[in-house]
Amino acid sequence: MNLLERMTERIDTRIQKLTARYLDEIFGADLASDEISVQKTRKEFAGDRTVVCFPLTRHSKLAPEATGEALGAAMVGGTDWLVGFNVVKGFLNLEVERGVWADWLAGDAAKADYGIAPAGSAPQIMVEYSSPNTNKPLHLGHLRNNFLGHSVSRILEAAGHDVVKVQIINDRGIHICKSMVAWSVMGGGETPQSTGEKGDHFVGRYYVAFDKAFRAEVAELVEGGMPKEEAEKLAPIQIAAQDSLKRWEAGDKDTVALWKKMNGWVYEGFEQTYKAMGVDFDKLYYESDTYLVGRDKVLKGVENGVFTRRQDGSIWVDLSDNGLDEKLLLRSNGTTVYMTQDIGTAILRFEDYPALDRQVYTVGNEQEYHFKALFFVLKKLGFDAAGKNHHLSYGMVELPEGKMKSREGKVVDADDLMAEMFDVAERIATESGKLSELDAQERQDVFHKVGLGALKYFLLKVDPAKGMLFDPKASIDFIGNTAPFIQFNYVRGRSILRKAEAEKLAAADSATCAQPGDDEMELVHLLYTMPDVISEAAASYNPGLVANWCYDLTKSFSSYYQEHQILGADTAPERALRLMLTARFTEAIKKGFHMLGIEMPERM
RNA sequence: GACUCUGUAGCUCAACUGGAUAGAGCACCUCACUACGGAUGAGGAGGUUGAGGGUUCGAAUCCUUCCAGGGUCGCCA
Repeated sequence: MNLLERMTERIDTRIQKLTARYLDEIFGADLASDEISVQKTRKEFAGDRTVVCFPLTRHSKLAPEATGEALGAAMVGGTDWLVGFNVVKGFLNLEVERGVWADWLAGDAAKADYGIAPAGSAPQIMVEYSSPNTNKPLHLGHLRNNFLGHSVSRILEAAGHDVVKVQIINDRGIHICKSMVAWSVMGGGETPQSTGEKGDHFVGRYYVAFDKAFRAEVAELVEGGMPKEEAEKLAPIQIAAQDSLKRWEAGDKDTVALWKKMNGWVYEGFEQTYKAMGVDFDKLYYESDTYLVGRDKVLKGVENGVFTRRQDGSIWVDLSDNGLDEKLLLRSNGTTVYMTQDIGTAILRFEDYPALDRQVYTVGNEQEYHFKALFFVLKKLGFDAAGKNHHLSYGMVELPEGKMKSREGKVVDADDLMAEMFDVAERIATESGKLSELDAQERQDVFHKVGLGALKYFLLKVDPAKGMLFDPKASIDFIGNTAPFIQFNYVRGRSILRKAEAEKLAAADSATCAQPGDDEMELVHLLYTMPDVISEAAASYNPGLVANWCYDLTKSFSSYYQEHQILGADTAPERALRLMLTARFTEAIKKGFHMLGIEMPERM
């Protein structure tokens, strides 16, 4: 192995290759090196990396222990960088020479882009998230959605993908018409400016007002002897909303003007919320622009015989070959449904971005069936070569009182929750008294990073596939497995590094620093796994893997920090090593948090 | 009813995708330290991984049957 290889090739890869080579030399087994399972040695055993021998016995024709012994002896004998081995059951534990780790710490691991794949080294991916309706403010469910989509985008970027962040804004339909009707009838000309309300909350208030009026009317009709179902159809305000939608579709000038005005208020409000959340988008799609495209494609599909038109004029797709049933694509009255606009949006996107390799939809798991159907329909239309579309499905955020439903009013508002987080951060930070040298603006910045970080981390550390419980009173903590704990350790590390720099004590290179000892190795191993964590998180669209890795790494650093003086090390080489570890830790954790969309404060 | 996801410590979550004695945090108990930033560290207690059966060197993970919960099931989005 030449020096260049030694510097750049991952240690696990080297071990795999070496195992494959000796497997061939000793047992005559021809095995691809990536078929060999190498993992971190558990801390109760001696060694650094472990080769699992059970699967190799098929080739060696020996017991797992004997296989491990033979391979271990050959591998250690055949290299200068493996210095020892032991076999426990069928696990071959290999000890890597500490100098190799020291080289790695000062070399590969020290590069600014360590763990990060070069931009554009992987195909272009579009990630959709947020995608709100424009009739009410964002709530807790949107927070999980936005944080998830944004973080997955960052992770995919780190894995080398060119990522396009988008959302589809559901700006038309009966929901916004309801707010419009309520405002026309009851608004008396007031505006967000006149009431000082945030635009999305303002419009949301009229949506609630509509619902209240609607219920009252239905109750009155039922009182008069009408069946409930009929009453819900005939309530005057409901009819007004339907009329409003019809006029909108017909392009009625006044209706469209009102629609634009009210959506504009909502967008101003959303803008603020997105800014507070720290998420952004590269391109926005509006349902009002895409639903007609979808209708066109559906009608063309009928011409091409992909879809069928029924007697009543409605259009359907038959997905029974795919294990689903028939789905409606266009109503008998010619109006579009949810599916129709999604077809249009998807096709538009592939046209807008010809190089697009994949689309990821961040949408709750209650829509799994919908996306399954959508992807099959796109396939029928020729827009889904295997795996071009992926539904990043996530579980509901539940409240202690039960599942939250916006209609029942049991919602945790996104703006309120974030504001509350900032307040808690402010209270705790003020108690600690570490921010006295910062000015007011800088302090606000810290509260924001810590409060928002705590919230994001709480929502992101859980596997997206799982539903999660959110207790507003008890959920968010600043100690334990939380963002503030991780940020706090970052700040401690940075503080030391600043001091070291001031005293010109920064770690130089592997030649001037001590080799890592047993106490350092856990931290080294965790740092070493970063690239694997990123690629796994990217492959499974799971920020939770990054979050938990950040926590493990931090816990290890925190423990090390407690037991060892870094600046006060006994010898200069020892201090250089500790400083180097501290530097690697702060760099790694900052990158990890960047992937979660969480910023690091320098003080807190 | 059909399909689908989920079920791990009192609570909230992990477990490198089939690997070694299932790990953390919170809460509870004990301890450490002028502390390079205490939003700390070390330890204890807490488990039949919903239940049964199967597959194999090896199962929380795969198959199967139950049980419990969430979600979805043609003109809502």
